[in-house]
Amino acid sequence: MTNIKKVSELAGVSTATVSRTLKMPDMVTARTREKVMQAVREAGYRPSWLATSVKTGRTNTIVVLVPNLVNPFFMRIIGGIEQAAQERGFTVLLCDTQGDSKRESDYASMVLTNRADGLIQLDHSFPFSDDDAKLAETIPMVSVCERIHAEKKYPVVSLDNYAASRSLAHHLVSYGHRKFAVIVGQVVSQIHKDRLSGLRSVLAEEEIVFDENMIVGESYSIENGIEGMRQLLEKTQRPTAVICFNDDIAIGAMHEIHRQGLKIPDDISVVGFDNVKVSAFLNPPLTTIDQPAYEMGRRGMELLSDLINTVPLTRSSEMLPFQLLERKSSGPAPV
Amino acid sequence: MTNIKKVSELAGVSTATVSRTLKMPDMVTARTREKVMQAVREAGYRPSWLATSVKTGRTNTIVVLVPNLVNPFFMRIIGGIEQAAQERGFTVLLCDTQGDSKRESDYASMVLTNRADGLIQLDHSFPFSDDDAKLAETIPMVSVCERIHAEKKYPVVSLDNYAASRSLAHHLVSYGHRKFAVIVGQVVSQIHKDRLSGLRSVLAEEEIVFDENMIVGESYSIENGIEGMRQLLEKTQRPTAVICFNDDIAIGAMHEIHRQGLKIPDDISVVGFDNVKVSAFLNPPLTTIDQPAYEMGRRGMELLSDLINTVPLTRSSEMLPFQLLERKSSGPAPV
DNA sequence: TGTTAAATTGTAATCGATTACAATTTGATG
DNA sequence: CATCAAATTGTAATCGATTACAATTTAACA
Repeated sequence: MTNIKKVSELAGVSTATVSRTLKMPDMVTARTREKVMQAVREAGYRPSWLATSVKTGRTNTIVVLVPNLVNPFFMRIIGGIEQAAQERGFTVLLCDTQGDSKRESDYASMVLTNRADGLIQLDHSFPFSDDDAKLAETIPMVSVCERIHAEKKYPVVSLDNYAASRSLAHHLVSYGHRKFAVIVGQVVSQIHKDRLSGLRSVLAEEEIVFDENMIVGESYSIENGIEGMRQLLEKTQRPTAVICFNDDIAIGAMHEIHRQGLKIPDDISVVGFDNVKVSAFLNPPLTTIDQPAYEMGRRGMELLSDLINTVPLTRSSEMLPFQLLERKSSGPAPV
Repeated sequence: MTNIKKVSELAGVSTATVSRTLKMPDMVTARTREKVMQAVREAGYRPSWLATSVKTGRTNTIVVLVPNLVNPFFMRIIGGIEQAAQERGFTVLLCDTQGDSKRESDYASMVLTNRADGLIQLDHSFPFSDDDAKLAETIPMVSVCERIHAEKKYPVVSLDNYAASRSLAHHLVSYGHRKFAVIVGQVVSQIHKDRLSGLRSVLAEEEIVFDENMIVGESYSIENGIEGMRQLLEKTQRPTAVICFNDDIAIGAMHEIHRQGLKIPDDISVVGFDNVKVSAFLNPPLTTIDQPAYEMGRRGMELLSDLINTVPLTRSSEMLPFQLLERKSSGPAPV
């Protein structure tokens, strides 16, 4: 391994001069700079990131906890994080937690072991134990999407799920729908509560009765969409409008509707959340809520960077705007 | 920060004893072990990963270069890599190169700066320059999928693209198709060549004339599928069977076919490669080649681990088996 | 040319661990 | 109880950088 000592000998200077040449070139004469750079090239020298980090106490790395890397929605967020990270000289360490809480604390503790400077949480389960809660207070941390605990000790960048849900409900009500159903994802979460109460508020205003049995589902997956739709279609009173809590669920729901020989949107309207790429190219294209995922990621990274550099934060939580994309999977209620 | 010194003082022993207690507990008496562990708990001490790594010269981290994190096919590979990595005590650093060659060398050079121990390449563009080629020879590196250079200096885990392509062609020929078209992805690659020659070989055997103008496309994206299909449908002689070089392209192609009011598979059969999750839930479900992505990732990580630990490799290259999944997007040729 | 301040370079401590080697303690044995 | 080997613990060097401080060189000015 070529280290700084070897280079310093090659150039006939001290290690300090080599270090300075590379980190603050203005501090050395043009002549020595030449000599050193020549030696660096000759030896093919690259400073050890490890050694630099151990000395400076900064890794310029941040950890992102992702519940599911396969979900393209999270990937859009991560795209935003990476962009902002790159601009600020941070490297992103992606950690797929698979919803496994042990993995989550393992990865989260990387910040404690000097492996990363901060943490972005896309899930909503960490911190789940008291130990973790203590941990969360001592490390720079930002949540993008939501967090479950009421007393937020760290900044949160999220969507206005309540308003987004109302927007979808209004859209469907305006098409004359009165028989609603919902296929939900993970139940224990703020997202879940906000979206449900958004829907309920619109239905109450419109004086539409909502059958609580029309809430089914338990995870953000295609399979859950299929199973949820199957359950809904078994009911005596078939719904005419189904709100899916993400696009994967909607894809599954649409698949099951087609399988049973029904038509979208003629028989049933289906809407989703997230606007993943493929949703625009389904048959029919899916009506959904476009979340500003990229922007959320960007903003989350900006906040985290400020936290790490102990820049005082102006606001601790932010809500970004959404957009209702009306496509062909929703239409007039059947007569 | 609580460091080993503080703990050693708390426990009334030397730093060496603390280190030994944590790394080789058998070397210390039960009594001192107790004392030290108590102090560790009390101080909430965690050894600095940075310091440990700089001393041992091992980071137990590997870098994975991914052309596009949003593609679920790559994510399946990464799932396999992560599994094998975890079993061997490695952490995976995911790098989305976006096809940007500068980013690629940047990330690749992490291995040179003691930031990672090895590299897995999912793309086929690195190493592209001579500098990189030299780099590739000095660091532990494995390619999962393919590499472009002929003289392979490192192990490759891939699919038998030639055979897979033949399998699709046979499937379509058996349905009576004689007018073929192809929508390709990235052109400059071994994958491209192998798949094309696989198709050609079957058509030659079956004495079917292949019109070279029926090859369109330039990238592995939904948009490219749409545009490619648009071009194909403009031709005077419409194809009855379209082979897409990945499922994203197929999704775009199907979307365009539907948009023009044609039916799948009645008018045109569409097939893909990869078997991404959503392909089974499209309308109609997509006939495709299932690549053992997870297994490819696993195997790649196993090979890399052996390289890093300088275990002699038994084989340098491996081809894993594929499976043709016949679904509803392909059927008898129209009469 | 001599004096002094500024710019450049070198020496050595430091970051937080690990580990070779030395020192000490323990325990077995006669 | 003395002796010696084995087990345990401590001291200090080390990994590869950075940086405070000291030493030296350069430049400016009288």
